[in-house]
Amino acid sequence: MISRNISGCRAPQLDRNFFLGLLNKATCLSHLTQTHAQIILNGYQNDLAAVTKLTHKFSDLKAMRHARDLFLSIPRPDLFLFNVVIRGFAANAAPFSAISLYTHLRKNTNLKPDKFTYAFAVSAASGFKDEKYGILLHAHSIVDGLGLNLYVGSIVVDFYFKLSRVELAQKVFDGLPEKDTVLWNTMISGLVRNCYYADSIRVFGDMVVGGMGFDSTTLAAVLPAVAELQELKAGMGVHCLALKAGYHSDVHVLTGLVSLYSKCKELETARLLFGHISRPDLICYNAMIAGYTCNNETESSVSHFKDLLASGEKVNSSTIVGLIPVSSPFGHLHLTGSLQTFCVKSGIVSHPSVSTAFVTVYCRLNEIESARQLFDQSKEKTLASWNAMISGYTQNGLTETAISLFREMMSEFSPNPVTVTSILSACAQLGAISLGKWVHGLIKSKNLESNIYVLTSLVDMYAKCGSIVEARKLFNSMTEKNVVTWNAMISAYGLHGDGHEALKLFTEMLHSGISPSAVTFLSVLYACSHAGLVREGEEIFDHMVHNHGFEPLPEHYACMVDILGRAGKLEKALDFIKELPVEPGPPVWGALLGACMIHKNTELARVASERLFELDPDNTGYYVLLSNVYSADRNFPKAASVRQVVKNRNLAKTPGCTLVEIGETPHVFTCGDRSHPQAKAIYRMLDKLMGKMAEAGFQTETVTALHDVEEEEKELMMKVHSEKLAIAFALIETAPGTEIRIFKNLRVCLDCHNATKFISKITERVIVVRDANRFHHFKDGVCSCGDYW
DNA sequence: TTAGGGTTAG
Repeated sequence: MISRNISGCRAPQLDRNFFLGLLNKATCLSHLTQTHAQIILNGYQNDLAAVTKLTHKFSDLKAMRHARDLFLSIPRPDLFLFNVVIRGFAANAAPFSAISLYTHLRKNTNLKPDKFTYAFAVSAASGFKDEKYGILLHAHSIVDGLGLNLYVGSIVVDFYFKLSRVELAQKVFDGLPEKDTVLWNTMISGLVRNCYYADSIRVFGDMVVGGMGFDSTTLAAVLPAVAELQELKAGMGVHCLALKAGYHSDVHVLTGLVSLYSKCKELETARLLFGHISRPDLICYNAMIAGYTCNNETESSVSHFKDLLASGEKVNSSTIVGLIPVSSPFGHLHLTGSLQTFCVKSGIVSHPSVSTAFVTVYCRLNEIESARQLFDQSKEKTLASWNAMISGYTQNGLTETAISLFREMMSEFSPNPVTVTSILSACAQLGAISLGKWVHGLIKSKNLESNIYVLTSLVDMYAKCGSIVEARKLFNSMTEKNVVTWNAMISAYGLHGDGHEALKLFTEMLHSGISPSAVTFLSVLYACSHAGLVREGEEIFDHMVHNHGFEPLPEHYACMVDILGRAGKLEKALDFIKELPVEPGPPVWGALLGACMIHKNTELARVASERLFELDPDNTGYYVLLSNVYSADRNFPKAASVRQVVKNRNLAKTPGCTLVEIGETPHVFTCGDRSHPQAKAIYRMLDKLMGKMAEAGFQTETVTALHDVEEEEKELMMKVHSEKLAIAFALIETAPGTEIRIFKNLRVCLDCHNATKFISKITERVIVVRDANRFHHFKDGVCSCGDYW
């Protein structure tokens, strides 16, 4: 075959192998197009081997248009060429073209797809949000007898992981008769990417114990999981395996180890390992910088950052994120500001993960408006950005804003486990059970039910919304429970005043082999305090210090004061405070003040509050508590004068409000609220109730008791509290005999507590009240708390 | 076909 060059002269025909060799060497697009031209000139444009190699090269250089045109120029492409082009589309983010070509191959040719066709087509299908294409391809591969092929199987497993269909990935993995290291590695990394850390470690264990050879990829894949769970012992095991198998100098493994030891607070080891990396790349540096930051050694992280900049090495968004003091923001406001300036100047602030980290810091510093501003300004919002803002609101108590932002997010993103746990936390804070149930439905439809965070939040939400039975049912159904899961269930019983059940569960937890945390003891102690279990509380405290070697935190001391104080042992509580090895802080004195309110001890209340006003002068809660102590002692003028201090000093009070759900609609009432459309009927109902209550012997403060109180303050104190309004409204709106559930954001006052007892008797209703502290179940004029609130 | 660093949660 003779070809002509452009001038029309005969060109000497070159050997096709010469071009094939030339193609192998082509490294850039211009080089490749030149070779392409020469191939045409020499008449090899229909040579399948040359065209296939060219197509392959074009797709490697992201020139899919050239690759496609070449493919179309061949009248009868073979399977290999089809595969090359499908692979090219898959690798160049053109899933639709890849799948179309696959469909064309099936429908319009006699060619039979092989394992490569399926592997490339399935990997293309992971580019679609819709999982149906991949599932269909998987089915086709089974029909074609390739369902059990190791190569196809590995790609299918990876596909299901990319779409977060963890259970399907697991099923395919289990069904493959032959498994190699790559497949096991795919399984481990897929689980890690989907936050199934404990499972990935388990699979790694199965792999090693089962005698399957592992490589450096295996170790590098499992290390982030171990680091995330801060499983230092398991991490050291992985480190030993790396040493034994000779992977201890592998840069991926070493970086993973640096990160692991940093997260486990073993900074020295991390530093040592980092020093052993001969030429650390940017990722190693980033791991080390983040390691210093999370161990609160910001000076070292900043100096490493400066070294990087001085060396001329480019930094990236991960470097910055690792520098932002997310875990210990307080005291690092200046650093945060400087970093933000750097990021704005360099333009790196537009990177979604950077702005997300800043949003998080500002939320933790309670600078919620700055956070929102940053969030609004960020052009490219990821799911993590939304999650950071939503959880920022819930953690700052702005639950309703969190929920409305969540609704906004839903039109753009599908929620992940982080989103739903944040929203469930908002529901739990609000007592919004209808929304909580709706989120539960959403969790089922999104297949998020196997996530331990999600399930624990559901247990917490049901318990805090009053459905302890539902919470326990879920808890029992969980196959995997960690310390936080147990803590949630134990504090649920504490919240409901069931101290004995909490203690029983605590014993069960110890038997199950889960080590208790400081929070566990706090939950058990709270349960004891709410149930009046003084002896048990003292035993647990002793157990914690002597058997478990925990150094009590200020919260533990406060809890002990609470236990003694609520039980009326006020003097003993004061002695306990005096003997503390540390200076008692506001929580300890606050607990004593709370106990003084229950037992109407104004003298000791004065002592406690004097300390509190010194230690935490801007906290209005303590003024309110002291005022309530005086009110409980019917000393209204004194109560009013304490409230006046708050007003004179212009301190912000948290307004009290009560929520009640009728059907699925929440209704919120504030003190003296007349804004509700049915306000008239509500006040009529209250008048009727007050009459009946008076007949039954209920005493409320009279106007004469308030004669020394200033007019404005008097009006406020006479106003009807939101609890009573919510109960009256529920009585109007629900059928006789229906249980009433209300949620108060602050602690219920003595007057409302007594009134609710009377109302439950008069109306023959069960009334469940959740306040900032716990649940009260009122029935037949008695409260489950035994007035022990 | 698989791998290392960072941000979001109970």
